[in-house]
Amino acid sequence: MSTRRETVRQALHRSSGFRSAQDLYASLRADGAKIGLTTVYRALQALTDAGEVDVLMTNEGEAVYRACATRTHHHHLVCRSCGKAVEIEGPAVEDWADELAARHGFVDLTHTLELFGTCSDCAAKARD
Amino acid sequence: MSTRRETVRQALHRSSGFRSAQDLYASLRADGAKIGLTTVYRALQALTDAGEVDVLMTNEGEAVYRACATRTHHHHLVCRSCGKAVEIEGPAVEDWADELAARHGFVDLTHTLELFGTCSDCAAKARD
DNA sequence: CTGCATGCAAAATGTTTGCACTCTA
DNA sequence: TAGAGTGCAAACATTTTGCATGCAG
Repeated sequence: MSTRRETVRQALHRSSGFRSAQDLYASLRADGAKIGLTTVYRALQALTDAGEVDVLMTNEGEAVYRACATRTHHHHLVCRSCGKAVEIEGPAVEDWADELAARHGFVDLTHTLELFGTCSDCAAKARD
Repeated sequence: MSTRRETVRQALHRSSGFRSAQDLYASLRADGAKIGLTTVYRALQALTDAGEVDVLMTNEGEAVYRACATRTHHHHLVCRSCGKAVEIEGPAVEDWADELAARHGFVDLTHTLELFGTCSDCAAKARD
């Protein structure tokens, strides 16, 4: 069942970085897959609901998705050139955030933290 | 000159939290201001370019703006209920991020970090 | 007078939804 | 056959842009 949805899941797992729905759709089509943009969105929504992928918004307002290795809370170090992402743990940051929020009387805390840079591969290419 | 643009700037400075362009536009109109949505967007764009306001994307893909007290790099502790925001400094986080990125071979690092919670006022109201 | 500021309407973008159709279990 | 999965087209929301008008210096 759900062959198209499975296709999306696999495409995402095959990628090492964050991908936008549009981008994912384009590459699936380029690979000859018979799939509609709607289905890509719905598949990504389902995967997100299932907690199987992480989502974040780019500064351009586009949602990007990534199949993550761990289900636990974590952050990413993302290459702004090729999109490759490394999962990172930041216990120190979580503690710092909790302490800080408590000091200001805020409760029920959540946070977003993403690091962006240029990975060694892309930095090397840029030196051409 | 530029009376409308100034209106937007002041409205933003009057607010203690992040506001969306649409939201800002609506409240300006509600206050009787004769201003167009386009102008609000253009004013916010100009203020952003000038480094006078901070911008961030909500999880819904909407851009929200805030006039910040400091021009230096900082983060926010935002009330997800009323939007009120407290500016915070996180030198420890910056250092941690730099060290981590270097370890993974990433250069030219930037990051996003925002804390969301419920402020004491809103938490109190929620107990009604 | 000259040029930036303004605003309306239309375009562009990313995402969601209505609805009919098609598989699959 | 029943129900989920799929996809096209249209709806939506936010933001940007084209273009004509208006105001300030």
